Amino acid sequence: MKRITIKDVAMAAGVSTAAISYALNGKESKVSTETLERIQATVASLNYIPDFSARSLVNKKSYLIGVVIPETEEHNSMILENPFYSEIVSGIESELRKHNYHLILTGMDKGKGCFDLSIQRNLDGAIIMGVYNEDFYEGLKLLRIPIILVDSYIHEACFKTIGIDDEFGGSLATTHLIENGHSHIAIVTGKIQKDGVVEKRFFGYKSALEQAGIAYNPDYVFEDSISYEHGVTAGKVIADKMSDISGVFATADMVAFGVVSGLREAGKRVPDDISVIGFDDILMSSMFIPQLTTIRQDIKAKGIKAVQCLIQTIRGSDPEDLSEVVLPIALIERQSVRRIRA
Amino acid sequence: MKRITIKDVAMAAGVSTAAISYALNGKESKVSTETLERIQATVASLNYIPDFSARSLVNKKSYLIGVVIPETEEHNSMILENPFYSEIVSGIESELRKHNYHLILTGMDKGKGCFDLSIQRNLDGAIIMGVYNEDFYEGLKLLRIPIILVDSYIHEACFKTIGIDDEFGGSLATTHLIENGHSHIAIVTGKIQKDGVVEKRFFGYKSALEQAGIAYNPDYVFEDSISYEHGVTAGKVIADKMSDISGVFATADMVAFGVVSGLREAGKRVPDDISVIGFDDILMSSMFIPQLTTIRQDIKAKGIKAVQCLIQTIRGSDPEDLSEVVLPIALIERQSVRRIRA
DNA sequence: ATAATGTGCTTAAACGTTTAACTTCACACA
DNA sequence: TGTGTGAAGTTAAACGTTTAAGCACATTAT
Repeated sequence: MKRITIKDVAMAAGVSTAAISYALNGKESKVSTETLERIQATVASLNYIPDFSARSLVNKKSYLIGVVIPETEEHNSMILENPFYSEIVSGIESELRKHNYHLILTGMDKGKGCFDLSIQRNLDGAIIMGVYNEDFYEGLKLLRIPIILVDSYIHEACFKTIGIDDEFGGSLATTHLIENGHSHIAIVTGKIQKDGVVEKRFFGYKSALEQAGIAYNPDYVFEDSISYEHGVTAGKVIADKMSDISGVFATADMVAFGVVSGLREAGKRVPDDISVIGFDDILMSSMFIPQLTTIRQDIKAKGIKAVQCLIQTIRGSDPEDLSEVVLPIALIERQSVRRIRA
Repeated sequence: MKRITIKDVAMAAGVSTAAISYALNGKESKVSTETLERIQATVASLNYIPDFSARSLVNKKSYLIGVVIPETEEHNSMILENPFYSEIVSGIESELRKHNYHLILTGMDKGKGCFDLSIQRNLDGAIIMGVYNEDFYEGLKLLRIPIILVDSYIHEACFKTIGIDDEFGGSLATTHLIENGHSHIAIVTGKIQKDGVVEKRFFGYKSALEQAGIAYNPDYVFEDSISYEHGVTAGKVIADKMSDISGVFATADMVAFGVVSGLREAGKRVPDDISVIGFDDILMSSMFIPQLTTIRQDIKAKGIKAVQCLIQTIRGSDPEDLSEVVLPIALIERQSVRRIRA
């Protein structure tokens, strides 16, 4: 069961391997129509499929893209447990396949595994999600391959970024609560770290409050991790000891689910007793009960767009030098927010 | 910015490339302790990382595993929208990384894309989820690489399979409903196709009914796709025109979510008016409201186990020739099933 | 008639590894 | 003394491609 190589095809078609290679790689001008057809027929009949390793070795293109997802500490190394990432990877995969690239998926263990991967496999590019420390980005630079940063506020010439206006989103969510009569509004959120999306959403929350003339109250911020569990904990606390709070802004839908559950466990109903608004609009949000009012971003589109940018950069065709793509967002009103008399 | 090759290391360490290769690949016996150390130091200082393409070309091992997920027709080519697959891929990724393999993820467009992939990249093995037609499995055989079938009832010597006892699960779920006083039990399910897990779960449903002396009623089976939407549709129909039904077995949690929502839209409460039991216990099931009673399988473990089997096969160390692994399942009682007087 | 140009190929080197086969040297053994 | 053995390397071929350079021939231009 030996592999069928270009040599076999050459032999069978009665030409040199070079002719085969030219015929197969768009250099048809180097080959007569007649031989081209013969070659194509032979390729088909032998079912010849080129070896990408060999090809990659000589022309330095692997047609391999690295996709890096952060490993959350809470779920040790279960990178796709966050539905947000599943959805975006889904978009990435479909678009990559459409362009004949293959995708190597890896979690980011806080080692240099990701750099090794890039060099070992001669990645043509990478899509990086999440926020890391400075060393990491320095490492990325050394790779010297096209890189797309998803949801990052690191702006350096060598990276393209793709994201949304998180601050605007945060303010949109908060304002929606305010417009529905709420003035005591908690924010339940993951770690607020510099240059992270969560920080921006938090800024949006504060600015919306300020705009409405509502004083910012640090007691109303529940900062821990972006997780269902944190939402539950916060929800219980809010229900049990913070009776003035009537609205909650959760900076991710997963957290919002937790808040709703925590609230309910402590006897409060959503939206009857307390309103909750989320962020992201993951698939599950419209299936949840109550259906979640949230800030929608098109997660799938984000993945697709990331791939398109990346491939553009790889191809060197950088028509509109967009180094920073900002996708639109929208408020989606569903069932978890209720209007109250102010 | 040229790549650092084994030649550079050889030069710097003052030995031949062969020595480097031996030193780095466990053939230390071919090299003196002294030179070994020198080589290691040089490798470290130059930060040399081998090129897997070149390596793969000569020794025919790519350290690349293909992971194939079916594309559902409903969500065109969004392979990870099904949380079940996300979870299993998560397990696969972490275990693969632990063993220094890389993972190429691809959706199964009903072409031969998957075979091409295997040959192009010289995959060392593949993990295949889902059920396909006969041609597909014939194609797989021709690949002649170790293959693990996840959730498949195709038993051929050349494939290993890993799954659960779906029929038992189906009967477990149905019996739980029966034991809680239900006798008019609907089943909401995806396409019941030969050798698919869904078919087995359906068999389990029927046999549990039979065991309890309850007549099987074809009107009670809602067969369409494994999707939230199908669940919603079925839920509405059940609420609106099938008032004798008091319990529903959904053959996947996603479907169960839909049933609960559809029921609710039509004014029925779960579990107050109607009980619902799911299957799989995806992460979301314990977050859903009401928390879903379901048949639990350890999805993450399934992915991990699949990798372990695969790597065993690749290594040729097949201690216990387990060609068929069946993982345990369990009934998880939560909030979506209520006891009624029979 | 000669030169220039173009077409349709082939030859062979190169990409970065691994590994079988070979060399060299030191040492032990008879 | 010569022979055998083992240790510690080196040499070079091979893996399957791509591609620059070369070649033979036909056609056109001068």
